[in-house]
Amino acid sequence: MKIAFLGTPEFAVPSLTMLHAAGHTLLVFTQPDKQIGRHAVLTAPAVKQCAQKLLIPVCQPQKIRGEEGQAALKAFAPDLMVTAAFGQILSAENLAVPTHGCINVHGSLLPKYRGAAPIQWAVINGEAETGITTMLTDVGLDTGDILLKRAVAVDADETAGELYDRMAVIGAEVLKETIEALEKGALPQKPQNPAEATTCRMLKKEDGKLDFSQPALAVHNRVRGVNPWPGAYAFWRELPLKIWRTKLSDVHTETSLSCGSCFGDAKRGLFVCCGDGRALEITELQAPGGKRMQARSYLLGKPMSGERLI
RNA sequence: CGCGGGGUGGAGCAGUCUGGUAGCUCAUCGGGCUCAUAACCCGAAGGUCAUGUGGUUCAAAUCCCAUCCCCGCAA
Repeated sequence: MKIAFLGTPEFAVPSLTMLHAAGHTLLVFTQPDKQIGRHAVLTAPAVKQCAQKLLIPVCQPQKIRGEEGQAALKAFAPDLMVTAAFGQILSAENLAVPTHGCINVHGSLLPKYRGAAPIQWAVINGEAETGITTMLTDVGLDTGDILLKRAVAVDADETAGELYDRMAVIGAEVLKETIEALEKGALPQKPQNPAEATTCRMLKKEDGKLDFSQPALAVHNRVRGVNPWPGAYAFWRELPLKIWRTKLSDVHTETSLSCGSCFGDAKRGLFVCCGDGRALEITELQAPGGKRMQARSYLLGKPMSGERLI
């Protein structure tokens, strides 16, 4: 089939690779290159880099809804449109172009976690299970009819980044099944139940700020959910301390240590008191100006016992 | 040329402002003690203090200059 593929970050890469391997004729639409990193180097999105390797033509209109985007789409005249974490809303005109409509690969079990960063929010909320849903895109935000779903178990210590990478691959598999079913004309289609719908927003830098008045489990889930981006942090001696990894401990602190108080040493590890009186072990951190490292190593040079994280 | 922090034995840090013998915690090696331990005690080895055969100085990890590398913020 002639497929217009709209995607931007890593999440979309396995899907694109799969479509290419399946022999479809492709045209890739992705976001414009952006200035990334410390010295603002213009960097191509992951999907563009992948497409170039596979020698698939790439189109980067500022706005797919704009004249340029719509014209490019029409000129290609695709049978089908596929989106995976594209990052732009499609217009009704866009959606009218492909003869078989538009399939979206979404990183949650819809209608839950509609919107941006569904994988991260699922981890932050401590979900034991999330999944991939393919749906028929309509003009709403992830509101279209559900095609296929596959549940994915979330490991209790898994980070959003790890889960994201796994789900990108699973997303490609579900997309493959969806398209195969479509080609056979055997694609189930079920409207979403709006009553069960939840919507999540994009993550912001501040979402990484830890609140030790929350239960240890909630803090742990937050740390996992914002790893690798925006990254969890707390303030120590007025400076931000990044917290990469934590581990739930059985240590309870009946003593009147306040939330955020640290104890432990390089032998035992670094523990911080949380709202439910349980201690959370910080296993991997990053000091200002430094690289990420084992918390135990850091304690060799900077004992933190008795100090407070805010 | 966006703003800022940093590079000190194998690891993590102090020392730099106020130049004057290279320090701490751990790891390593040797010895001791203990029924035993992530224990404890004694001792040892290990560093051109990122680079420049740069500048200033009687004297530079420390002050000045240049270069390289790492990191945070902002985008």
